[in-house]
Amino acid sequence: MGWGIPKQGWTKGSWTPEEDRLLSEYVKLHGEGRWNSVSKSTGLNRSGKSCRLRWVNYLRPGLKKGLLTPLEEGIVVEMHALWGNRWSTIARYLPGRTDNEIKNYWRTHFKKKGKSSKKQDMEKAQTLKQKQPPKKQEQEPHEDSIKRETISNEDTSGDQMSSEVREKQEKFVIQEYPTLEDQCFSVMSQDVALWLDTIREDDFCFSLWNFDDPKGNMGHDHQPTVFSCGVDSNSFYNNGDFIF
DNA sequence: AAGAGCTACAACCGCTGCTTC
DNA sequence: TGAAGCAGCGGTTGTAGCTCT
Repeated sequence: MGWGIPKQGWTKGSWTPEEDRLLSEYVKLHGEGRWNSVSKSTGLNRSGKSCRLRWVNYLRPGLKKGLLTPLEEGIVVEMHALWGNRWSTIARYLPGRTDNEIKNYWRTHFKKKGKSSKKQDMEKAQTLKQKQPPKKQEQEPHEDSIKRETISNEDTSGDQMSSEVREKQEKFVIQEYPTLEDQCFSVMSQDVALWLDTIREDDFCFSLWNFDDPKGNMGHDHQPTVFSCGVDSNSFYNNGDFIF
């Protein structure tokens, strides 16, 4: 299969700083893509596949390093409940994070959650709450909580929501948030910490939004079609515009 | 102090879908 | 139209560093 001539003796294992430099220079000159040309152009003894992976997961500018923030974690949890193990799709909602990183994070942090004590989860949720600034929604019960309540009563024990539940959500979204702006704000302004608290108690039965399309349609090739969004430390942004 | 166990992360592998010829 | 190559994805493995006993 592809990725260049199946040459014996491709270098494997950890990348050296020199290899990183060569790859970075190649991408600067030629842009991303044509990964199989890297070895020819630079003399790097790495397969195109390996080069792509190294660039995407480690060298690409704008990548964030370190642990996911609580808000990012919240996004990951919700997106995973929505998309399942489609890590690349989930990664699109977290600028600066890679699918590999999210996948690893999920495995090490969430897979083990089943083993962790409830007390630890409660403590964490409490910590998160303290970090959150007060939100509009807390002043009066918002429809979001009603929606969450409604949907959490549904049988969503699997990783994926049933079509019936999704349909209910779609109707709710369209009814309560007639404009895209409203829909965006409604999604982004949920108190993630409170929500995390809730979902942990529900043993990962989540209520979810489809970020791609308020009408529930998947974008072409599952790409976000309406807006892209993400978290950065303690803020949300939408298409690069700060929301709150 | 040292070995065992655990965690986090980087990297590899195999598969699939798309594009090109 | 089918074969070959390319690009990307998700699962899995290897390993360095940290913690625990």
